[in-house]
Amino acid sequence: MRNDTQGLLLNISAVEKDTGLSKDVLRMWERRYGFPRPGRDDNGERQYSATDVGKLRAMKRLMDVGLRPGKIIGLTLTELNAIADARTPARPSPLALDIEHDVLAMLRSHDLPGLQHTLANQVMRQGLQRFVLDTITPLNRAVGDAWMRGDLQVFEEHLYTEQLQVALRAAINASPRQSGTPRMLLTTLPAELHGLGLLMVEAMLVPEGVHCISLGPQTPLEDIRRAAIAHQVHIVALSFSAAFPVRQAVDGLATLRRELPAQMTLWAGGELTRRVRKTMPGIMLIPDLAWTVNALHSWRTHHVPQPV
Amino acid sequence: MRNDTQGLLLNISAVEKDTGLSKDVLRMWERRYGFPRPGRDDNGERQYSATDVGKLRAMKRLMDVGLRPGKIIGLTLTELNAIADARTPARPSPLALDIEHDVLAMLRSHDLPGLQHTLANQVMRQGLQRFVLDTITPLNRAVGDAWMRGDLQVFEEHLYTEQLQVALRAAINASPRQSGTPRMLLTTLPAELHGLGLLMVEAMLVPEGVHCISLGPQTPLEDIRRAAIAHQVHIVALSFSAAFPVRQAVDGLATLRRELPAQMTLWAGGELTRRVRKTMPGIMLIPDLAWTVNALHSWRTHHVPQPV
DNA sequence: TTCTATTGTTGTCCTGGACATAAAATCCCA
DNA sequence: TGGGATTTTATGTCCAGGACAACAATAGAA
Repeated sequence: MRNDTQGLLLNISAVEKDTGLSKDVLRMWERRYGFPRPGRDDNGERQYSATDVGKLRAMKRLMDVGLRPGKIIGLTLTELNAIADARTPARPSPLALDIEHDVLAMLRSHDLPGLQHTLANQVMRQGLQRFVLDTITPLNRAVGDAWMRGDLQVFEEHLYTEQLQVALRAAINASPRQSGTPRMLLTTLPAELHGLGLLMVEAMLVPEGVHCISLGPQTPLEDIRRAAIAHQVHIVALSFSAAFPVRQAVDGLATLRRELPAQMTLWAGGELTRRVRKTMPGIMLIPDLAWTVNALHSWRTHHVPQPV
Repeated sequence: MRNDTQGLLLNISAVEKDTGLSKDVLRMWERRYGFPRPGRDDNGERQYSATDVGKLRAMKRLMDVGLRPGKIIGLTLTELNAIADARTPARPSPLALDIEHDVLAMLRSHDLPGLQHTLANQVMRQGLQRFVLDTITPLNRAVGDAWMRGDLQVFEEHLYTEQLQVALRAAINASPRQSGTPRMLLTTLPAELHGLGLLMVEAMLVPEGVHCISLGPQTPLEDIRRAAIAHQVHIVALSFSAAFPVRQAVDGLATLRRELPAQMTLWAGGELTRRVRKTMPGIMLIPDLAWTVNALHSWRTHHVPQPV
């Protein structure tokens, strides 16, 4: 623990900052589920134990990947950790572990130049695609876990994301000019803030010679349609984080599919797509980054290059 | 405006994120002062206009430098801005304006490497002390103003602070090894989070040959005493941001003065010290960074170097 | 003048209710 | 039996208004 929360009791404001769960949610859970049930000080105000806060962090982390509070609030911290572990079967390589350790240390000491240097080096060493699959993916998990253990503050996690985006963008721009086929439009729907996934997809595809046109996150549906037509893209790819409401995603995709020219392929990727049951005609779900390359190969074999 | 809040109405959550004023405070002000008085949607929930949010941001900014809400809530946005302007009489130089412009642009585009580069260059060009006085001070204000206008998000402001600390730390470490006199202990009291002021003081003094020992922010009183004695420092310097409660600062300083050996000098600096009326025996108030150097010279003339 | 007690300000927390919206379960139709 | 629409359940956010602690300002005492 870096936070000096050892035997200490936290008030509701501190718990809100620490866990990211709003005061309203904390009180609501107490009312509805009976957990957490903090003690009260002389003044009748809630005093949360470090133990409870630890469990709250673990719950938050699982909820961020789609689990619902009612399902997990009865479990012990050990059980929660077991669920989290079960969701990430692959053990990272020893090399990745080294990097993880270094990166976490640099985040804790706010050594941003060191962090940039490490990330840039690692891209060089592994190449962009392997970097995304073998380094970033476990690293993201490690950073999330560190937060859960109280080893990183919210802001430090934010710093990490930011630096990672910088590194990826630099590496993507360093790639030889992308003017190949297919042309692909990359973005997210409005309300989806998570731009990192977008960059990761781009990093996977640019080395394959794909001509990526990224609009950044939060593009209104109508603008996506217009941009797709203006750029004459072959594929429109949308990214969805786990937190995005399934219903909104499905509706948005269906609308977009209806409004896009039929010959344009529509891809949907990101954590959220693992939770989608329905098969949606004309929409390709890509729940795993590693599959993007397969999906691309498949697209290429089915689309004979057109003479310009 | 970068935020797409033009004709839009914001709900209370969005205003909280945007202004940094908690929902409770927003409701309380409405109850007590009658401002803001947002409209209601079909569901009876508050809907704030962009105009009101602008005034709220301006108020928040003034409160962060010590004004009280009751005094300013009746003023118009123009009057609030006039007060803010009046507090910073010096106009920055044309050079500083250029840098401001560049830095803001880079913050908006999240160009961290560019930002680091610019800051590092500027340190080289001006030297550490002038950098602190002529660049950082107006830059801090420019960043704060940009936030107030809605041109920067909270997170981008945070990013700025972080990068600035990185740049300062690098420049300080690059200075020739500090082993001179006086030896000075630098820190802040617990509950004071603001570490930037500390670094700025250090940056002012290291080029003067002061041997700075920084404990970072938030050191418990007893630890300050112990560290001061262990390192046999000549001066203990504490930094206080404007937001720090005056009473706590005064009490903390008095206690520390009592517990420190009499021959040790105690300095208190930072925005807060401008609001302190009381003269405190044995404690030197330094409300302006530029005065640190004077204070140092004065200390040196009054303390004949001791043979070791 | 400086210290201390009092008074006014201001923010945070509390309870408990209402309700919108997402997810899950159910139903219905081909 | 699968897909789509509809109902039910789960969950989060908002609201009102009260209480009170912490802080600042002011008045009074030494």
